Amino acid sequence: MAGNYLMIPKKAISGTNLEQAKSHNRRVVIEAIRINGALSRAAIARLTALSSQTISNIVEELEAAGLLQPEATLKGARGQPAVPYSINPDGGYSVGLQLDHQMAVGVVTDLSGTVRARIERDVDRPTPTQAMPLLAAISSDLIATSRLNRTRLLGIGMAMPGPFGVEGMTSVGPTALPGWQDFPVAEELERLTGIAVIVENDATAAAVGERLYGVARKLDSFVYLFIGTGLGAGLFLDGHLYKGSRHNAGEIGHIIVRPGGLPCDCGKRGCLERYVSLRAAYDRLDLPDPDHASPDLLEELLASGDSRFEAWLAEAVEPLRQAIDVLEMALDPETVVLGGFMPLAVIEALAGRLEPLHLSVSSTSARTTPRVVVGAAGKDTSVLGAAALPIFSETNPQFDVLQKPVG
Amino acid sequence: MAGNYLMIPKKAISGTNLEQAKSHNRRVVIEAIRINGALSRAAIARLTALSSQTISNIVEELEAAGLLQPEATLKGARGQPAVPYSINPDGGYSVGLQLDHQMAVGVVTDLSGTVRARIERDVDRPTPTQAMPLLAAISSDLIATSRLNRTRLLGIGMAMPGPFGVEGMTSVGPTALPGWQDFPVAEELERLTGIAVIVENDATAAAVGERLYGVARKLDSFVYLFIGTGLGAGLFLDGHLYKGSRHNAGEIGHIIVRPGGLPCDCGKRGCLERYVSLRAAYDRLDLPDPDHASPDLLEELLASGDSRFEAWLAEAVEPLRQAIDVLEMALDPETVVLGGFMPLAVIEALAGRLEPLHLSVSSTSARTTPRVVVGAAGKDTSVLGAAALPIFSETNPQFDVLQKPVG
DNA sequence: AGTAACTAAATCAACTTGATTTTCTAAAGC
DNA sequence: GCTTTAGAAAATCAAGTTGATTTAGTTACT
Repeated sequence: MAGNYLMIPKKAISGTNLEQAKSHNRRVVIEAIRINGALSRAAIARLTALSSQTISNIVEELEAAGLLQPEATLKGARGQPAVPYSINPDGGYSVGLQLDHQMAVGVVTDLSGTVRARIERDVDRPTPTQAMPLLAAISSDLIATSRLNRTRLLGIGMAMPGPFGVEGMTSVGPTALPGWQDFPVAEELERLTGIAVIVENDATAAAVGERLYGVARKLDSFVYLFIGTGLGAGLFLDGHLYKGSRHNAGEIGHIIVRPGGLPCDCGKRGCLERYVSLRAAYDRLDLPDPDHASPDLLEELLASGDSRFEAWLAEAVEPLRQAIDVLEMALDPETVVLGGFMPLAVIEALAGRLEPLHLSVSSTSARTTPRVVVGAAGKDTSVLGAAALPIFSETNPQFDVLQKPVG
Repeated sequence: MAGNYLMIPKKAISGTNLEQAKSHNRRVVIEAIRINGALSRAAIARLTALSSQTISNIVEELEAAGLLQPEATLKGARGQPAVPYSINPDGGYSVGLQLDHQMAVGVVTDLSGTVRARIERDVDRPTPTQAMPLLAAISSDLIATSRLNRTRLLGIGMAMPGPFGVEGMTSVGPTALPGWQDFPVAEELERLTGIAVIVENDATAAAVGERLYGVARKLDSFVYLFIGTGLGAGLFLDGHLYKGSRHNAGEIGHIIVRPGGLPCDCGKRGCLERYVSLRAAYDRLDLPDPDHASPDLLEELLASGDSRFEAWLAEAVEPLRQAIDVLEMALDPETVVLGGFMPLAVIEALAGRLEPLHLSVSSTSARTTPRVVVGAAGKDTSVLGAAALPIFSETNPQFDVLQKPVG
């Protein structure tokens, strides 16, 4: 497995000790505040089932470390006034990178997800040799221009289209980035920048972004349906990011929704992303140069009521509905979040035509959340999600953190 | 949410402490032995990353509690001879119940999964009022006849067809059990028997069975595709059972594989279980009374080379292939396990015709496990899985155990 | 002699407990 | 209207508990 695309450590179920417990408890405190907003020590103690003394110690440490900051004392109630703590945005920074067919984008965000710097560069279906130095340059430029405290840099998160390492799928067709099969992106970028790198597909990154800062903040299980050049899903299940045994969970662009339908470069027929994706729209519009078309075009066509675009919309709705049906049935998420590179207006147009959704396990009157919502991050969802990756990885309470590293 | 079908506690991410850690570490020791077979203290220490002293203490406790038993000392190597420990089958017992359209089955198993007693009763699409006293009677008969140490009874696990609590799906159609919509099975059975009850759909139960004792013992992520009266999937992801936000994950019987295809009682057309399920086979064979047909019939027809049955087989393969494709794409599991009430010979006939499988993220040359395997438990997979549920819940290391119960 | 498994006692880190202090609101008394 | 007193909630202090780790052996084999 050496030189693999992404480092996938073989997980072993290992024991735990006080050290791991402390690390977990610190994450729990941060997560409680992230989800609920500013909280007093006493409130955190109630939420986390830890003793108030323990919370007091942890909050003190986190404040000293610059991760938490006190807010104005709350008066008006009985008893000693509570001092709420919120997350200090300047407690940490993260670099997010996004690479796709036509653009490389980089951002720096703080702990609150606010963008502190942004760089955009045009590319044209770049190979690793072309892209890696560019990505490294974007990173260092971002860090230099934003003049942040380097010791507070949590890492680099990078988003790019999947799937990873699948023969006959990673390198074939107009929705895939050619030449990246088995290229060790994370290792190479780490070598070039000297900073820890996390690589995920764009849908997974977007899901993390929505979970930290967007519409999925309070959700335990949701699916992010990412409509980009192709189409993929990011899976957040039971409070954990699910990436799959080979890091390719959610690559549903090539599920068959129309047996015997449109031929796909993967060799199958009727694949979902032949109907619902930027590429599908470009193809339907018979553009002269679909490889270099821009999503903005679709927004214009939508606004102008272009009949061919309307036809694509009408044809895309049922496959999309089917995709949502499959995801709801297979995963029973609280909600499906829609987003991607597809312009927000187009996504909203699609979402507006989805009803009536298919009958599924999501069809229950006891629902509290809508079955489908549109993501909050807009077309930058992928880079913002990428930047959220290191923050998520450093602050999210997860099973891994509670277990001793083995080996 | 009171009176809900299953108790679904609202999970809060809570803190941990030494007490939770100890509980987790004990589970880790048991799991290590379950997966790898008998292990010496030193070997467990290496596997779990815990100190040998900690393991020594835990093993001592578990032996005293009757959960572990020493094996013959291993000689022949250098150093002090190691004493391997294995799981004491008599360390605990579990009752498994299974209810479907035509049968109620109950078993008692020990910790090794061996069946110690078995009871079978005919039923005919039972309502809760009919079934609950019967299930309680089966339980008490099993406990009485097997004369096990009641203090070592871990609980009752029950498997039944899903989905649960979905209007227009739980109670409609020939593959659903009518009248169970919103009936609080677990609570009611607990009240009748005085024993803790865990209820899951049959696919989930089967998945747990295969994970504890079958072909999925060493797998971290797999999908159990359960072909019964209908069709469903049990999801074991990243070492955890994934049940979905409303307990209905894996209910893929009603995903659309043939748009505009055979009409289904759920209102959609072309649902998967109209093509791949016992009921689909019965329907294709034009049986006079499909509600009371037996899976055994299919086995006979297969053996005799019946042409109509062969036609069903041929027609079922592509939808099944598509279902596997969807599951592989969405979840990227290590393996898809096939099983259910469908006779083993028929499942093997289906499995044999699956190749070539669709191109998916599972198509990589770096695989160590086959893409599809047939489950080890045979047609009792559902009851055995049901019996495995309490054992799993008591001994599997999971995130929940490490967190303090909140509220 | 060398090596690996195991044991016992002491140590340590982090959470818990219960008492105490702080700081406020609400209500009563004058 | 002002003062006093009771009550409540938040936060802290200090001692106690728990369970993993460390250290220093001992045992039983090649």
